[in-house]
Amino acid sequence: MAGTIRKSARRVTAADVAEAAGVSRSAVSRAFTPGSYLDDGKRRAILRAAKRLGYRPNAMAAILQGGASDLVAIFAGEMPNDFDREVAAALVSGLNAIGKWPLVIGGDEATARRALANVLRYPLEAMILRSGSLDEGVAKSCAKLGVPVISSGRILHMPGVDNVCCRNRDGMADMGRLLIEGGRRRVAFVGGPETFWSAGERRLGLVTALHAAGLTLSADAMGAYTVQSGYDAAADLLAGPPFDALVCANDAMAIGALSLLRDRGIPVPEQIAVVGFDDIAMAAWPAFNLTTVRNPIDTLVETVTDLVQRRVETPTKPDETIAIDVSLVCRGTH
Amino acid sequence: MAGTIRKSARRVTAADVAEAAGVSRSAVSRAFTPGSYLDDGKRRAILRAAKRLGYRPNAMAAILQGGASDLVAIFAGEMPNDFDREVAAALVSGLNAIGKWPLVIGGDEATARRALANVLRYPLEAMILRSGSLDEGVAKSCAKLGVPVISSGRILHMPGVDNVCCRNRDGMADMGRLLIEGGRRRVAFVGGPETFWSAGERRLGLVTALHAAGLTLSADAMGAYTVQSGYDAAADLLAGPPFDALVCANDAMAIGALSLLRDRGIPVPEQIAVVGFDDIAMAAWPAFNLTTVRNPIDTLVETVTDLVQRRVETPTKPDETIAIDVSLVCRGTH
DNA sequence: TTGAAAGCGGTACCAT
DNA sequence: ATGGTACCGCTTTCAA
Repeated sequence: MAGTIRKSARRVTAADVAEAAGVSRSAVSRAFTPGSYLDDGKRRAILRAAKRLGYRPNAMAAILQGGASDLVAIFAGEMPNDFDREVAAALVSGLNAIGKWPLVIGGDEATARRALANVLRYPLEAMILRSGSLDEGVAKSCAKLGVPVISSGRILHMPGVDNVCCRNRDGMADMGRLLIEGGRRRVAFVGGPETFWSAGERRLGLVTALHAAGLTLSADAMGAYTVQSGYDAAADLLAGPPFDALVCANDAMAIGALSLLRDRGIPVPEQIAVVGFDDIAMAAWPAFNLTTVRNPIDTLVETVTDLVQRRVETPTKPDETIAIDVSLVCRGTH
Repeated sequence: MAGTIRKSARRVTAADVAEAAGVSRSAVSRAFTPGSYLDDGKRRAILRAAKRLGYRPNAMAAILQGGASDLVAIFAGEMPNDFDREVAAALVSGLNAIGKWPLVIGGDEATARRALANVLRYPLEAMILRSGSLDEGVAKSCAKLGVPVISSGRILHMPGVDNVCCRNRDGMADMGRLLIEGGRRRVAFVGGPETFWSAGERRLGLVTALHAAGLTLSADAMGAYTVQSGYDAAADLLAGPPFDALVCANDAMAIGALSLLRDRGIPVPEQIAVVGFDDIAMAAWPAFNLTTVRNPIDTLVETVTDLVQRRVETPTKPDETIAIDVSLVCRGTH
């Protein structure tokens, strides 16, 4: 029987509902527009017919016609560690909560670059940047199209870009002072490549605190913000001159370093202090009990979503750079 | 000067490009359509003008007119543990790689439910389910709209739904046998609430293996797939009759349980074996060295993206249920 | 090879 | 309060 196998059934349109309810298409549109003139009984009848037919207004037509797209892109990068993935997940929930639908772009550079070109064909209300290396290029493409950008992991000095960023330098400077007060004098650092902006900022904060105490960095290693890279970096550093504190640019690497020191039987924090940055959930686990700097994801998400809303409301509002306060979390590894 | 402050500049359209290049709108459209009749010089001129003006075809209009939306929704649920977030991140990358743009829905039930109704106004090519509790309802809504569903964490017996799911029962049965061969006789289990489908399946697999050896489950605790819940569940179980193996429905809980046993000074695996499921990155860390069942994310993503492509190509293709093989990963906790 | 014109499915502005 | 109609920006006939 024809009809039982619906070959990719045509979407139900307002015209279908109008016919079924015996009204005009205009009335159907009004039924779905709160606060529009429409007889209450008629509205109910339309809504009933719509429900029965399974009608949903086609967002494409509504947007094309001039409506809000409610579409926000998140340029998420590779998300190599749990902090990045937690942020992405929280950003998604936060955007959903304010009625915005995130189009997420992730993966390696080549994939993300190709994806960007395609995603920019959709009318985005904002682009949220969380990637490392590609951010400037993405921001430039967005600027050309008038898509507002919110950079949330590094500060981008470009017109049309709002910035949300935690106080990387302050946090690491506080951490440096804590270590110095604790008697540490030979401090090693595990950072990241040039493209990891936050690593550079955090390093700077640490160096500032050291300088103020008449000290310099004892050693400098490069990681990749993953647990494994922290493990490897610690091994490299151990092969060099001795140190009594190991500051890692993020918690993942600190946990990797911690694992290596344990494997080698080096007591933490007695011989070497190990500290991180972010305060991921794992940092609090008894197995690690990591001293770190709390980088609050909930505040980040609130700030970003607020910025999205205000930017959408007032496209011409001046660009903002909002700093998020961090705080020391003293646990057992310093 | 007027023009310096562009009040939310109007998007450049094909008509603008046509005018700039001195051709018709049709020609502009053709210039962006591979394999269409158009003078080569003219095409280059159009492309040049487009680039100069910063033109991108508006996806809304193209889709409305009948083109592919390339939009796929991921109903991701709360993503309470790292495995869920890793899967979501991998799914995003995988979809990007095949030229599909994922609209992600996440967060708590109320938020997700509201989000769903809105996101369904977009013409989705597929809906990927990863949530726990809301899956049936979502699938029903999708069916009504003719949106194909791919369930990737539980098996949904509904028309129009493709299923991808790891062999939960087989994996846990293998694990059960491993423990029995290792001499364990009093096996406790930490599962999840009713809505965690995989917990029930994994429990069933374990029970089957135990029965085959003439054993039954010694104790049954309920977790929530988070590390903390594993920690708490282990504490509860320890208050009851003794056991020599603790099987957790996922790695996060196993790691939590492991932490508690360590806190209590109970030797693992000498006194109690602890095992999990999923083989998250953390399971391999020296700090945990967890015996578990490998649940391969890359295979899952490949299977899902393949299913998306084939479903889009042939909307009428028969529904499929694809099982993903799992394998024991023997480390140090059994 | 090219341009004109008809839709896609909504919304909003008309009169009525 | 209601129905008719123009239009959003694109793709795709159709005729030239």
